[in-house]
Parts: sequence; C-alpha cells; structure tokens
Amino acid sequence: MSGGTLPGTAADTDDASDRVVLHVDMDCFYASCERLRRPELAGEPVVVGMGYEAGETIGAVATASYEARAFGVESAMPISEALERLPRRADADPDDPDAPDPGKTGRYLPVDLDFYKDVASEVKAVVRDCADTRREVSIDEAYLDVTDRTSWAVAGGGTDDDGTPPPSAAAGPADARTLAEGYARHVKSRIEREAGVPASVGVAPNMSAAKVASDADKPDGLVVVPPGSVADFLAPLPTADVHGVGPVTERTLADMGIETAGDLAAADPERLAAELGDRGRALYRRARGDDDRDVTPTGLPKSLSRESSLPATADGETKRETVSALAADVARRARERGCLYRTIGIKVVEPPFEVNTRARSLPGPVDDPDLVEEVALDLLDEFADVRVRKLGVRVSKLDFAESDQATLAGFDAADRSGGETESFGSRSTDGVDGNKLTDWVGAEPSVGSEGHDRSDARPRRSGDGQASLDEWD
DNA sequence: TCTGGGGTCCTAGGACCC
DNA sequence: TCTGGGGTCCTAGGACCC
Repeated sequence: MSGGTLPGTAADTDDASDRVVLHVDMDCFYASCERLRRPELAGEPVVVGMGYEAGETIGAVATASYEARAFGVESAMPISEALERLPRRADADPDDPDAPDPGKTGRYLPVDLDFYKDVASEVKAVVRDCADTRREVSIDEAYLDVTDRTSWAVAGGGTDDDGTPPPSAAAGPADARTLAEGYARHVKSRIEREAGVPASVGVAPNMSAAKVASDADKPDGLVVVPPGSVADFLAPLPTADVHGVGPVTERTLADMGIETAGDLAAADPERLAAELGDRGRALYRRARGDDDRDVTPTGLPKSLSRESSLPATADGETKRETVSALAADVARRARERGCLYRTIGIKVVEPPFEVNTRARSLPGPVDDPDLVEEVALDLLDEFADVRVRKLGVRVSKLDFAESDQATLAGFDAADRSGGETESFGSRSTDGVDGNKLTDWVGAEPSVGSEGHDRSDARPRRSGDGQASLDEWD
C-alpha cells in the first residue's frame, strides 16, 4: 500500500529503535581555513579558486565565503565571472577614480589543499572522539551515528526551570530540547574550539534527513529533526533539496507536477518508478523520512583518475602529451596507495560538452605505469581527429593487496602525503611495494611488470590539488 | 552559467556460458 | 535451426555529489 517493503516495518518511524544521526558540514571550508591562518580575512568576502593564481582570471571558484556569496559569487563559477561580480581587493586603488570601491571587493586566493587537509584532520580527530560509527564523506563533511552516546529523550527532566535555556533548535512540532540536541551542540562547539573552523550540524533519525538539516540553517547552523517530524520538516522544501535530486531529476519531477518534498512524499511510487526507475522509489522513501541506510565507514576507492582541461585543440601531439602526463600521474598515485588496477580508461570531452569514455580491461591486475600510458594512448587513437577541451585518464577495478580494515580506516589521512606516516594504520607505500605487491603480481606474469624503473614515482609532493595542475600547461 | 576536478552508483545492451 | 532462460562480465553513458 504505502510502499513498505516488509510487513510490520511500515509506519514505525516513532519506534524506540530510532537512531540519532548527525551530519557535520563545515561552512565554506576552504575559506574558513584561510581565515584560520589569516585572521584579517574575518568578515571579508573571500573566494578560493582552483586553478587560480594571484592576479590571474583563470580557474573556477572552489569556495566562496558567505560575504562573497552576497555578491553573487557561487561555487564552480569561473573566476572571470566572479571577478565581474566581486572585483579583487588588490585592484582597489584609492587614487584611481575608476578603481572599484574597496567596500565592494573581495580577497582571491588559490586552493592550498595540503593546508586544508591539515585542518580537516583536526576536525576528524574531534569527530572520531565523538562517534564510534561515522562516515567521512569528503574533506569537509561527515555522518556520525551517535545513538549509543545520546538519545531522543527530552532534556531537563522534571526541573523545567524558568531560567533562560538556549532556545530549542528542534524543527517540527516537538519543541522540546532533546539530549540529542545537546550532544550535537557539544560536537559543534568542540570542532569550532579545537579545529578553529565553524560547522553546521544537522540531527535526525536518519542520514538523508540529517543531511538536509545541516544545510537548512547554514552557516553556523544547528537544526534538529526529531523522530516523527521528518516528513513535516522536509515537506515544504523544493525537491532539489532532497539528497539525490539534481537538475535533471528536478525537471523530470516538475514535469510530473512535483515541486516540493511534500509533493514527492504524496506521489504514487509506481509512477515515480516508471519515470525514474529504482531511484524514484528511493527518493519517494527519502521524502517521507524513510531512510534505513546504516552509517558505514567510507571504503577504499573504486577508481582513481586525473583529468585536465585545455584550450580546445585537435592537435595530436598536444593530446598525446596530455594523456601521457595524466597516465603517469594516475599510475603514480595508484602505486603510492599500493593499489593494482585491471581496467584502464580515458575520457575525451569535445566542445561544447560532449563526454566520451573508452576503457579496456586487462587479463589481471597490474601496477604498470608504462602500460597505463600505452593503453590510454591507444584508446585515444579513436579520437585522433576530434577537437577536445578536456582529457582524462582513469584506472578502475582496483585491487588493494593485503588491505585490511585498519588501513581502510586510515586511508583518508594516509593518502595525503603519500607514504609519510600518519598516526594510525597507514601503510608505508615503499614497504608494500617491495613485498606484498610483488607476490600479488607474480600470479599474473603475462602483464605484470614490477621490474619497471620507478621514474614515474618520484616523490613529487602529493599530486593532488592544483600544484600538479601546472604540469600540463 | 559555456561548465574544474575527483569521485560514486546505476542502467542498458552485447557477448558469452550453461 | 525458430528458439528458452538465467547468470556474469564488459563497455559506454548518464546523473549525482562535494
């Protein structure tokens, strides 16, 4: 009837089994990190650009502070456009009548991912301390299942004093402050105090509601959605606010007359499934506050890739050089992580934005930079005559030899400096390369090539982020 | 909006096998 | 050789997320 899957599990959202899930979402994280080391940026419009260098107009906005967003600067916007809306402070010259008003300018900074990762590791330390069960989704976002640390019980017990307790952050009808709210406040303030950067926190009985809640009052928000009020909380929000609804699905839903999460929750799930497949059913459940996914740790990666934009060109030499460089970088990163791959692929983007992918699987897993380049170039041949604006190389079907849960948990922290040990569980890539990897590859003599020299694997500081972007120019 | 880079998951069709 | 069905693997593309 209502799409419940098992008898007895429908409509039990007020059950005692309700979990307490926190979603921690750092506020304009990169900009906050810059402010941490440059306090004079506090309160200023700050734009952090990737592929951006001081004085240039190239690149895209990675993060804009809320002050910059007030000028219309948005994430992923080209820097050139951001500069039109918010000129650079450096260009404000009091002696030049044509110069922009300093009060309407912003600070532009290039991404410094290594520094942000340092800050993020302090955030993670707090998160680890506050929850045994957690999922770190990205550098600035995590889910925490804190059911065993707190509960939905109403705080304050019998006292109910007439003092001035902080107003409840609860959404929906349940106006009372819960223990969960207090716990979330504790996590939030610890992050701010110990890592020095602000976070928004959402609290709900499931992941997707917590995610929406953390977003509902940014920045510096704390929104609590108690069990039983999830559907009411979501109902007025546009469908695009539901996690998993992007521009395409939003339009499809709009065409069906579905504009809000409430509309979605009231829709016919079979009709949704007809339009959107299984995702339709999943979104339907989500909009109704029904999301039973467990908070599980992030696993090992499924693929590694690098891509790079270039001025549109059909020149074969340029394309091949670009692909070779990307291939070398991907292979190096795979080796740093002690990971074998069985599929090698490329991505070719033609103007205006036509994406092509090609991939080839090998008989067995390998760690072979030369082969990555060879296969990638071979796949590129098909596009010898086309103009391209972006090229990419990817390895997938990854095999992490001898990996165990300990290294799995340490993966995020360990990948930063490629072999430099971080406090826990990280493997030394050199050691792994020397031993276990060889054993593993030995089972695949036809394509394995552990004997290759390591010229590609020179310890050129973590190739992530923009430092290495320069390589392809 | 003329779209940066690194990912995940899903779907659909074809090959191949039993 | 008129004709079934199930399962798995592979590739390509699409949608979405941060």
